[in-house]
Amino acid sequence: MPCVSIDCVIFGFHDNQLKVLLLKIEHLEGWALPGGFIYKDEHIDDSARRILHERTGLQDIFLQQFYVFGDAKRSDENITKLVFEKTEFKAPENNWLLQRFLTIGYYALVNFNAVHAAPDYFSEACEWHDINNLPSLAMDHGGIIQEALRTLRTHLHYEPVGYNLLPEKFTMPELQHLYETILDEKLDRRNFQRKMFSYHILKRLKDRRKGVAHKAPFLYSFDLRKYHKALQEGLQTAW
Amino acid sequence: MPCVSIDCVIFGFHDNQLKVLLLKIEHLEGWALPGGFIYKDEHIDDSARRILHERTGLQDIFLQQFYVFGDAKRSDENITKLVFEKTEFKAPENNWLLQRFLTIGYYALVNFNAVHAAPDYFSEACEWHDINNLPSLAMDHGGIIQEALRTLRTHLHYEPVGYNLLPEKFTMPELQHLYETILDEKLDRRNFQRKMFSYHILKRLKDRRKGVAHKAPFLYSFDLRKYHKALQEGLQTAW
DNA sequence: AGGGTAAGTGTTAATTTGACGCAATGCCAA
DNA sequence: TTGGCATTGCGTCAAATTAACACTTACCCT
Repeated sequence: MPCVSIDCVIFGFHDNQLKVLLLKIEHLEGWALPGGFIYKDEHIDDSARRILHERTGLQDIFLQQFYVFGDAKRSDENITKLVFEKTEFKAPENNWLLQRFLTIGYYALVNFNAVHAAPDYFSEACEWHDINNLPSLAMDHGGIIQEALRTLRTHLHYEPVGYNLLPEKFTMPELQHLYETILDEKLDRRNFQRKMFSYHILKRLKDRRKGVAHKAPFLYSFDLRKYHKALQEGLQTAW
Repeated sequence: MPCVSIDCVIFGFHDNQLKVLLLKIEHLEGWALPGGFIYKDEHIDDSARRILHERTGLQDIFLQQFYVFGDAKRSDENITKLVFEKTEFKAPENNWLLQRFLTIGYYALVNFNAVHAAPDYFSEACEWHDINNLPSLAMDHGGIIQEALRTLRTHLHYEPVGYNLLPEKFTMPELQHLYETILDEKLDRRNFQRKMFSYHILKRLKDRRKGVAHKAPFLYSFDLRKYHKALQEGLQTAW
């Protein structure tokens, strides 16, 4: 489907830092978000899932639409031209489509270690970048990332989505560091734990994280069944 | 811009009921949301504002993008055909565009009494309908309305956007009824008032609502300056 | 004028949140 | 091998917020 694209802000967590997966487009300045187009018979959520799978090799990832970027001047003609040259899409005679592009923003939360980053057809590199140390970005992709981060922060206040960024087993301090990084603020260790427990979505495992300095912390994993149940009943405090 | 439309869920409040403005499309079954297309050099928010202005005569309304509906099968071919027949847009030879349409959902909060409902080019009627008593709706417009309502409810928990639905002057019980209608739950009169006051966005006026049965309630209006200031600093309770 | 009803204001208990203490654990260095 | 030290697990208490409810005042209606 022409004139509309999908861009994915793929968040990962590594070395206590929040990362975003970016592509380096050939012959052009700046990095770009993984993106793509909507196939003819595809639900847009499936398009986003497909793009995500192509770049990361992952399936069944947490993925959420968050905003449509529709400034008339947001497109970069060079990039648009490149896209039309390299794909099956054909610009009509009136070159309507060259002039502007909407993009639907999705954000995804992935397990950093499980990702196999792969460049796409237009790009020469596909790499993680620290959210606090982003390279120069093409078009409005910097703004899209900021908006995704803002959305993620908000969602984190209502739904404990953060663990999607962690491996299956993790410790409470690791989970807390993740939250602190996303929210960019220090949290009290004990109150954090109490709050997390109150959701009843964590399973404490029998084993602990070993080989680490100091007292060995418990390992946890998520109780997905309880998580979905809790979400349905609503976590957020109502009026 | 073809292949993408904008649909507006315009909420109004009247007779203690939440209303939605709907259009009756000529020669077709069911009612539809006011919608339209994006002009060439127009920011999509401006497109939504334009559509809203055309249907209601209003300007400077509270308006918010909330979701993109992108199911591959959501379009109704009859309606799409009608649109192409009646507008300047031309379907390309491959009739790509006849096959599916994305729509960007916006919701708007308007002062019911200020609206002058006007049908558009395709429709024979433009009327308010009770949210709890909707007529048969075209395509997925029923789902769009439900999603808009869900979004409105969520937003109401964070930002006191409700007053956008009321006239400039209103009483506390009126405001409370509005909230009760949107959230579909009973609220305690005294706690509601305290909470509202705590936002410091209301100005109590000197006069009261007169001619009404029982004790005359105070009139209030919004202190827009303080409202925007409060929003910037964030109303929601952080972690 | 008095009854009925809704509005304005205040009080109190329950719950949630924020700030912090202390003992237990497990490296590491002496 | 043992004591120091940083970190984890668990708990406490006060402050703030929320929920539940009582009482007085005002205005229409009969």
